This record gives sequence, C-alpha cells and structure tokens, in this order.
Amino acid sequence: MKYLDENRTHPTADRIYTDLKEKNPSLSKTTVYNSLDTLQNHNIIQSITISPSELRYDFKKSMHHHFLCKGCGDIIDIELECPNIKKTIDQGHKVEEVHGYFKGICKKCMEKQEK
Amino acid sequence: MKYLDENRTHPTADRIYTDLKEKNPSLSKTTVYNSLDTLQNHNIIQSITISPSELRYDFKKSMHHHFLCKGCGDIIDIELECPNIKKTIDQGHKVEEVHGYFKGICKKCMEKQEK
DNA sequence: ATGTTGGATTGTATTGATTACAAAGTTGTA
DNA sequence: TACAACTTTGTAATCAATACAATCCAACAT
Repeated sequence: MKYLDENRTHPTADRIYTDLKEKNPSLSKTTVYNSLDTLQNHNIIQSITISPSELRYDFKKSMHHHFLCKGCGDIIDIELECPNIKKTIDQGHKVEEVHGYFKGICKKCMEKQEK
Repeated sequence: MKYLDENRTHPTADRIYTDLKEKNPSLSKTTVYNSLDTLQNHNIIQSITISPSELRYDFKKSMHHHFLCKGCGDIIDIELECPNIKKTIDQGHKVEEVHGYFKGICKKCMEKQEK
C-alpha cells in the first residue's frame, strides 16, 4: 500500500514484486497478488485493464481517466469526470465502476518524433 | 469479418474460433488471431480490454461506451459520446482511441436478484 | 517458558490467452 | 506444368494470474 502510494505510475504486479523484493528478498509473488486483491476488496486501490495481457494497479482517488501512450507505454492520469454516467443508470443498470481510457501518443513521444 | 458483423456480442477470440470451426473444421486458432490482427490494423474492428485476461472484439462503428456486467459477464453497448477528450488533447497528447467502460450489474441481473 | 492455534507467507505447479514459428497448403501467373 | 508469394495449420513457447499445499509467525493460553 505504501509502495502504491509513493509510486503513482500504475505499475504491474510484476513491477511491484521486483521493486519490493529488493528490500524484502523473501517476498513471494503470491503475496503481492494476495495483497493487491485485499486492497482492491477494501476499495483502496483499483485495477486498470487498459493494456492487454496485464493488469495495472492504481491508488484510488477522485474519479479520473487514463491515457496509455503507444510509444513509451506510460500511463498518464487525466483529471476528468465522466459527465454522463446518467444514461447508463437510466437504462436500469447498476454502475459500480467507471473507467475512461484514451490511447495514442503522449506529449513527450510526440516531441521526440519531431526531431 | 462477417461473423463479427452478425454477432455483436463482443466475443473473445476463443468464442469466434469455436463458432467458426463448426462450419470450417480445419480452422486453426492462429488464423483467427491473424485475421483479427489484420482487421484491427485496417481499422475495421477494435479490441476491447474491459475484462482482465482476455480480449474482446467489436465491430467498429460510431463511438460508444461499454458496460460489463459482473453478474453474467455480458458486455452491453452504451451509445454515448465522450464529450471531453478536448482536455487530453489540450495537454499535448495525440489521442487515437477512446474507450469508456462501466462495470456493475446489468438490468437483467438486477431483476433476477430481486426475486 | 512452552505449546497451540489461526492467519499470513512462500514456492511450486497449473491454467489459459496469446504469440512464435516452421511445415504444409493454396493461388496466381508465366 | 512450374515457380513464387501468400495463407493456413499445428505445435511449442511465453507469460500473467491462480490454486494449493507446506511453512512460518505472532498472539494467546497453559
């Protein structure tokens, strides 16, 4: 939990495992997955299915969107509310999570390309 | 392509494979993945990363959002434009794809629960 | 201090979607 | 028919995530 609070980079479970293992060599991958599950069940973090084949984890704060750069793979927070969940609720569905993802090329990569 | 046009259920690659194999028993899974890749590169279909561990495929039409039911696993189209991509563009990123996902319990499952 | 009990941690084995790749099949053209 | 380019197939490999049994550890009772 501390790690996710200090690393707002939407890391994968594997990244978390590798980084934490440095300080705590006995750490097992299962423990990482277990802890992530627990934190998720308590609504402290959320998992992000923005990139295929792996989950990203994010400290839960105010509703925001994510931008995945196809160039460098970074995920950038976009502070943005979704203004029209209403329509979904009107159709009779119960909305528990809202995810907004954009994909493209981030500012940094755009600038690199121009050189 | 025809299959996806006729089955707007956001199927997995495996579902497509199983269904098409009935009419064409020699079909290989690799062919399905290859074809999906090709269609995707030509911007005819899109892949949806709404559920962890598997990709869903969707015929590309006007921008719309998706609702994943945690009860039955169905994915429902929500006809909804995202009104504020602008903010992301303003920050200097180049937006190529927009994905809006809601998760919760769909109308059908809600009604079942009430019984 | 010793024993015991329940929950956390670990490591290994398994699953399942996707990709890699080489072999076999197919099509068009000269 | 013969050749080249492309598609399709099947098997093996990859890799994130899960299952599960064995081990560890802290708190508490004896």
